[in-house]
Amino acid sequence: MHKRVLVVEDEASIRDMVAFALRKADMEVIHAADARAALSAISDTPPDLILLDWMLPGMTGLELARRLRAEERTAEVPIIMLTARGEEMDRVNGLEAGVDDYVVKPFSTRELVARIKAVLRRAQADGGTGSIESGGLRIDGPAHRVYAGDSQIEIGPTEYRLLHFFMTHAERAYSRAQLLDQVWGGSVYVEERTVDVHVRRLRKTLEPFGLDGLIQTVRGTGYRFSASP
Amino acid sequence: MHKRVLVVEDEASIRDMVAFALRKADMEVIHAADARAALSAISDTPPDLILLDWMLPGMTGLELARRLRAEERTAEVPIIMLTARGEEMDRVNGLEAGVDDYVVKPFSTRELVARIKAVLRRAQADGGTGSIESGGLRIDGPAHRVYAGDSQIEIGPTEYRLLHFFMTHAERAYSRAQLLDQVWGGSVYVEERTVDVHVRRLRKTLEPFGLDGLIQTVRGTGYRFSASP
DNA sequence: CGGCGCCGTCACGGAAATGTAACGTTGCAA
DNA sequence: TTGCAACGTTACATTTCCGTGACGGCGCCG
Repeated sequence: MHKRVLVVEDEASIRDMVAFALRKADMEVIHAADARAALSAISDTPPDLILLDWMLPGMTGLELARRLRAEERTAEVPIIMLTARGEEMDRVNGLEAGVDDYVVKPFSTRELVARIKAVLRRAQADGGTGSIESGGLRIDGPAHRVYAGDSQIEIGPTEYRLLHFFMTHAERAYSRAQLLDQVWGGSVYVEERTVDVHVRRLRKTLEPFGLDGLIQTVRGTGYRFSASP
Repeated sequence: MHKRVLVVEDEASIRDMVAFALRKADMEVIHAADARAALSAISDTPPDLILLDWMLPGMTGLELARRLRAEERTAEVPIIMLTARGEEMDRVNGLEAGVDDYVVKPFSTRELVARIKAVLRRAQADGGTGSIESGGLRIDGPAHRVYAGDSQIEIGPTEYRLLHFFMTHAERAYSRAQLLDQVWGGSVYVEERTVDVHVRRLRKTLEPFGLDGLIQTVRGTGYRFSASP
């Protein structure tokens, strides 16, 4: 249940306060001071939630929200807006742009964390992750099930997360450190070789279904999921 | 696939936002600012779904829901309640009155549309009888009864709500927190492990009827209702 | 008031899952 | 070919997670 939150906020004091609160709530925080930084931070891996200041240098938060909604990768990422009291804003416009919630400054960190958790839970409840298919494998996110053709595959929690990450990031090699970050969560201390073991377990559970070679070793780098050998 | 939705809401801004979102999702929207307007709007032709604000001038949404359920013409029309955060509402009473789902304000239009579609899909699936059948189990919503074949199953209130939620959300894994949200209501604090105990009790009452494996454990995540193992 | 049903919590035990070390194997470079 | 580093594989101790029975509390109705 380790979540990544992108905080788009130009005021350093608020940013630090928010970051402190979120880290205490076991979330990973990424910063961006303006819209451009936000977009480039997202281009790598989309976060689980975006905390967006209403007033930003260059581009308003609303404008950024619209752009995020327009892009495939970020269309489903929940957005929470931060607005200063008195800033007259058109709530309807915001909600039409797909903003999930508002928090009015000044706010207590307790309230902010509570709202974030509520939104994350709701986002997860709605389809969140649909179903993905690749290389003869199908993974049903909502049902939390994995299929090879018609037969279901029994799989452990970590193997499930690992496979899910691989399938949503196919055709690309990841280092062990990156996999630990993405699959285990950034704040755990685990030996890198542990990844090898889980890759091995995943390969072994897929093997009886004739699914070999899906997870490929990239020597000196890490692993890659690919439907083509 | 063109559905008519009646929106009963006195606040103009929310009404407009909802109307905008629903029209974009290819639905027809009818307005009503209070309970009386709602009743007269319905007397013409009942809609496919009713979106009901909790707080209305004159009559509470819950009261209106009960009256709608009492009338033959509207007894089968699905109802979704809108409640503001902090408005103390008794989710249990709502469910007894036949409310199909709750959405807490502020909500995102994406979330609202998703929930509406889900409820419509379910309503269509049960053929308008208000009863759901799955995995050899049948649950009669209006009568609050559960059957395995011809024999009725005695079941407690919480177990009933839990089973009802599971059957209306089959083939999907839910965390304990989500189940507490949906079945117990968001405003109560109970331990997550309590869910385990009720799942256990539910399994035990279903077992004598040969209904094993319907409620499945998803390790590290929660539970899932499914007719297939 | 006393019995009954239902509910939430706790504690115990077992099973699954996890991380790590140790050893075997492969591939690359000198 | 040799040597070394990277990777595969296995076994094992530990931790986490879940099933289960029991207990006390609360409300309700006789």
